[in-house]
Amino acid sequence: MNDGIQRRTTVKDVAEAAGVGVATVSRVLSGGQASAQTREKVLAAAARLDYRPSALGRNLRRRRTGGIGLLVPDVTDSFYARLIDGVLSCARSYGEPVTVGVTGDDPEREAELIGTMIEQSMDRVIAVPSGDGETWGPALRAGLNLVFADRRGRADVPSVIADDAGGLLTAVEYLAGLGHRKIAFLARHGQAQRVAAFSAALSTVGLPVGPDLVVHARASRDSAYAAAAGLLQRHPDATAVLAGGNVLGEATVLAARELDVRIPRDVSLVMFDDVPWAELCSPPLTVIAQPAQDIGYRAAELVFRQGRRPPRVILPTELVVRASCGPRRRI
Amino acid sequence: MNDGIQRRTTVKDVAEAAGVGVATVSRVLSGGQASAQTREKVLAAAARLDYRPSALGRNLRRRRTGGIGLLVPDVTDSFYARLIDGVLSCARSYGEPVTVGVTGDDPEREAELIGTMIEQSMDRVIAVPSGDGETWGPALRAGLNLVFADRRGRADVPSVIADDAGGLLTAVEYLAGLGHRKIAFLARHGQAQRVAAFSAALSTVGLPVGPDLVVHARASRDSAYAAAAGLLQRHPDATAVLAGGNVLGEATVLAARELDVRIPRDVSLVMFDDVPWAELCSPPLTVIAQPAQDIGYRAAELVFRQGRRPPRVILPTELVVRASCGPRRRI
DNA sequence: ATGAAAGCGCTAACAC
DNA sequence: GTGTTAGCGCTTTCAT
Repeated sequence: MNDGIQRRTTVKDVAEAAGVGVATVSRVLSGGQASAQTREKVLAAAARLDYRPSALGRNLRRRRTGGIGLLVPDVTDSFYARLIDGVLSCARSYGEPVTVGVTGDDPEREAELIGTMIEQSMDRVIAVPSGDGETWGPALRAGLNLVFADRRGRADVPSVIADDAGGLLTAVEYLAGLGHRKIAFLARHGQAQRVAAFSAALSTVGLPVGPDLVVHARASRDSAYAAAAGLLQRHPDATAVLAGGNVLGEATVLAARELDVRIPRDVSLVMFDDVPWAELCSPPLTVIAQPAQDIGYRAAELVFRQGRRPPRVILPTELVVRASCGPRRRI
Repeated sequence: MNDGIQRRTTVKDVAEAAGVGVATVSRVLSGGQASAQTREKVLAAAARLDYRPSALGRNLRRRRTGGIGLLVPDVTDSFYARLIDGVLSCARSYGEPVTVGVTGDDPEREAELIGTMIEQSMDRVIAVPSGDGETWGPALRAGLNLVFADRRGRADVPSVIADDAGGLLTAVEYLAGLGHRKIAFLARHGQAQRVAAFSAALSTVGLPVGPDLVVHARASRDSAYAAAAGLLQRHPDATAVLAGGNVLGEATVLAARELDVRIPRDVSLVMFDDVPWAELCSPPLTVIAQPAQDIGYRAAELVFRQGRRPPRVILPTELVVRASCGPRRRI
């Protein structure tokens, strides 16, 4: 009696249709041992019934989902969008689904999402971590296969990052070569590593390291704008600013216009991350390009790899000079 | 004997620890009937053991995953990124995970992803459809709850879209008011609906409808650039171009620069979709703003809704005038 | 109000 | 080589 409710075709159905046992169906479909003849029958029956094995059943049995969880601060940020694209692209070749969550750079929200991943029995997770080491304790204890991307996070978790220190140094050298001596860094919260690299770069080129030249912002566009405006107003002596990400760069350009600060006449600007609009911007922005897509791809490769994995993969960055930097202005 | 392998805490463990049956644990945890005293015991035991119910077990039993599948052409495109953000934001309030897939606007790839969703028993799917009606046949037959976003797709599937016809009309009227009579439309493949709206708008303002003024591009940036350059070269008499999306707009600006076509002196440009960089662009771009985030959010609301749903939700667009349009140039 | 038991669809032992 | 069977962790009748 057909009660109208769709019943899913199962192994059992295929087994009956093919006149074999369920185990045989399972074997054939997962490429196990079987006689050519049996294989034929099973495949035919499966095709005839339009059989789709249920990932639910398989995963429960195997006590894990093949898929991967991906946690990023903000999908709207071009950098993370490209990173996601890289992960998706790699995951595709494994035929595995990826579940993405937005942390908003909030450790609490991140912890919440980690909980969800665990509930889902996701055993592979890639994350741009916002929380400190302890946020990730439960995840590690749950035994999931974790890889960090874009940020170092904790030392016991493999990570794929851009060589921001290298990029920073190149940029600072470039700026110093232009005569700048007061270079400000507009950083996102959680970019401690990058701030440290900035200070190091300053030292390397023999510039004084002033922590007051580092301004922090939260992940949102609003916060970025406020920080950029604050930086431009409170540090009129800074002749160059380094924006720690494309959202921060965008905010800096906007704030500069609003405050009638000319780029590059009044202040030079170098932005982290090359985005399509950097070239369209007026003036075209000099940037430290990062292989966002590749970071995602490599992270995915790592998370799929079973055996020993390198503790850290560092991908090169590149200074792309356009028109947002000029010689130090007269003061 | 501890063999080092993490065994997941299950209902059974909690039941034993609390001295009750598994059914009771399940009831308490899903807010069913239970005496205050029993509830107390169960909750305490669950907390003590740090119990996380397995979504796998629950889903298999319920024969569905609560989560939602999301299919978009390109996560890298700011419009879709914002749409995703909207979906994620709504899904978060339901505590449900969302799995995203990239179709690249390729029906074949889309069909493949639909297959994956079915295997995962995903019963809720939101998609920006690229395939024709038949691509979605299997999904519908599998009984999943489908909502289209940004594109109409087939009539039997509810959709959330922007009022692009309205936006297009406003834009065409604006351009016509500026004296333009040859307006070109740079469309993405699959934007048939939008092309039709464009023709309709032309008629409304009394301009001749020439199909030769419509140029198509694929989803990629390269294809967009080629199409934009082609348009600019092959139609030197077109004094205004309407770009059907932000990637196309970006390509148009780039191509125009390359070909030394000045905006807005030589050609006026209106771009579909407002993006952060539109304002930073030189010149700042006049755009038809679309509530991308909201489209995603509303689509998610719809897909979560159980009862009767509206067949179509149309969200308003808005013409944001900046500086990329000018009066028709002398010819 | 609570417990026992029957599966959801699948795979992996284990028999034959 | 192939079938039988026992669960994976959960919810949900059905008794009690």
